[in-house]
Amino acid sequence: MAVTIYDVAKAAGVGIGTVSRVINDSDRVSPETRARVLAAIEQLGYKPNPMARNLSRQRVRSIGVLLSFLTSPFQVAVLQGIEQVISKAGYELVVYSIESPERRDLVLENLLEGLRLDGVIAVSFAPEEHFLQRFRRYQIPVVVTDYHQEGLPSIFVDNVRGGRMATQHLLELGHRRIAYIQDHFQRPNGPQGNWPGQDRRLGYLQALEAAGVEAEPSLIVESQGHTRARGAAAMAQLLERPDPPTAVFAASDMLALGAMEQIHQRGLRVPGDVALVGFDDIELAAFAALTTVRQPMRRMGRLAAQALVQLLAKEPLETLAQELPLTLVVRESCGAKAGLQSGVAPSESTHP
Amino acid sequence: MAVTIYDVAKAAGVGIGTVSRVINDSDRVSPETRARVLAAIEQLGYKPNPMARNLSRQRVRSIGVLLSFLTSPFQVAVLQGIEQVISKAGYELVVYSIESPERRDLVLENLLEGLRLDGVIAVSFAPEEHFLQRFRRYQIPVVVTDYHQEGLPSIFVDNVRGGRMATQHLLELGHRRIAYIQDHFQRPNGPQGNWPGQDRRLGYLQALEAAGVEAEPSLIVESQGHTRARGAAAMAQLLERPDPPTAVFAASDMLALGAMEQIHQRGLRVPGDVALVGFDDIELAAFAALTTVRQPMRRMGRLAAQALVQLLAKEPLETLAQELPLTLVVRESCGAKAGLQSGVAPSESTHP
DNA sequence: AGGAAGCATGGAAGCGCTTCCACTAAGGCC
DNA sequence: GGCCTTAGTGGAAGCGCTTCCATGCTTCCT
Repeated sequence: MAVTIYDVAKAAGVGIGTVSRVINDSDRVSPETRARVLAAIEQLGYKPNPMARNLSRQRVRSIGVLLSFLTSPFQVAVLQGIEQVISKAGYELVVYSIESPERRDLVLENLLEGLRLDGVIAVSFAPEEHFLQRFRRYQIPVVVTDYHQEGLPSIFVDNVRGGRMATQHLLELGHRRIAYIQDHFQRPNGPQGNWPGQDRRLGYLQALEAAGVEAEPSLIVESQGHTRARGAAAMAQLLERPDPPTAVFAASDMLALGAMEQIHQRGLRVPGDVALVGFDDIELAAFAALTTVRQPMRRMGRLAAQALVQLLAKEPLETLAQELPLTLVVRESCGAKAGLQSGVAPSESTHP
Repeated sequence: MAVTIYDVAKAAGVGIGTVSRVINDSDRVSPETRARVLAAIEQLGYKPNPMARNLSRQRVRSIGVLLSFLTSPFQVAVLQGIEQVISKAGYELVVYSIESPERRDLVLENLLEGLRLDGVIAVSFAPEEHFLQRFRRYQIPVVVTDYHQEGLPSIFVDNVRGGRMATQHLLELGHRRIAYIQDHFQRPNGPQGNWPGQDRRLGYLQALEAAGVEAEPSLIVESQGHTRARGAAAMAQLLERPDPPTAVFAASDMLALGAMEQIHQRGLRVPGDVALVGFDDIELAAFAALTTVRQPMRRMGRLAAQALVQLLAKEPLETLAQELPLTLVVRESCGAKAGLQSGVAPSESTHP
């Protein structure tokens, strides 16, 4: 039915080994033979069967990305960056969407069983040590984004610093009662390490301390996941206090936008009644005139993919850990700019 | 190194054929033998090698989704729906992101050459006939979403009706000068058929005619792609006219949001100066209080995936074409609701 | 009782490639 | 001139599975 390597070999009057050498453009084939084989390939319209190649080589030329797709524009942006590089490097991109932390281990398990991947990129988390060990045993490189894990190639930002930047900015604007809306860590039984939200909180606390403002624990609200609804709920909780905060720093833009919605819903104004700073700089942030700490999301994805491609080519990495810069993007929601007191306002139409 | 079917056969004291029958839980294995084999599998920790299975079966258990990922929240929502079903059915999801229409054919070409896919879902376009023929020859089913193509399993909405709904709504609110911001079709040389934006335009024209309002061609503005920047540019063009429209219907929410931004930027108000209706009901729409025509995006993805899974199981489809309902979601941007005159306003925190 | 039919099973063949080893011929060296 | 390299090549073996055919044993008819 389909043209095989044998057909090509016969047509070119050579052995299959030679054909194989030509299509893998390896060494040691004389120019004349190569030309003959290429002609036969062309003429027959031969395409090597990838499944057979995979079985023979024990590799599949596809890489997997693990993320919780459904929730966060941040992750989608990272994915875009990954895609750009991966497809150019000739790999397939297999997406594993993980809705719940319980499913995470299931997916990793399947993935290890299946062995259908050459490499893995984990977004916003690091697999647990026993998984990493198994990946290592199978020689499947793992790269982590938005998470810093010692000993693992990771692309990340300094979330502590980011938290400080946001909080400092609000402090400089005169705020003293600053709340923090934090995400809840996704893994119930795992190590309660430094996930981004936790680090941002640390930065928040550091900034308060540096300014001589005593942190009030009850001004830190946890919300499960980065959705608008969660942000709104957290904000509601804060606004129902007898002494609501005058400013809020949220662990992500989605949470901040939910908070903004809630503030408006109660007839209050941003930044007039409550100043707001988010994190990420997703596209919506510009639209909503949200002041935020920008992460280079796409770049994160690109760098992660590049690192993985390098590892797959057996090239060593210059640095295991790559830290990317953060930028405070001042828009209207924090009140730093004179003028507009409403939530929506003119905003850049370019989005780097 | 790894445990193979031979090891299991030896351990269980049976032939490899029997082991194969057990793991594919096919018929005709006696309960005792099956138990013995399962015990051996368990004990050795045997996992069938997917690459070998693929080669032998000539299938790969993965399906591809073609979309232009980078641009549209609509497509990401559809993808989410697809993912839900696909992963449950035990397939891998391979994402092909297509930035430009030129790359589309390239990707299809590679995909056909590679034969590494069992099925394909195309989002917001249909492959050209010659591609479809080749897919048919290789027995790779193709399902299309957000696009209606005769003879192809398609999940879609009635975009003409959607365009009518949006325009009628604005007409009922008293508007007579209603502009339409349309997307530009993505394929330069292909058939300039009825892509969604074109159908919505048709509905727009029908509604105008039904209301006895003469359509003004110059009030239809084309913009390349569904981005905020494009929407803003189109809106700028409309606002610079001596006789700007009092209402705008945009072919997507992203275009509408860009338009909204532009309106605000010029110190004008929504809906006071310009009423706005979008299309899709992406998450941002609720946030921005944008009146819009809701498409069941996730459901679209789910149904497409279900259809594909059915086809892969050789089950016939009840219907080739599935039309999903549209809903007009009235928020503040059209001016139908009293109260708020600003762009941002309270909005639902649930998003179906 | 004898034959037909059905069930459970073993294992060879085959999927289409890569890889490695063996082989030839040609050149280089002393 | 004889021996050692080395470049170029052919093709068997092997990757780990599915599938199909052959085989032996039951069971069930007539």
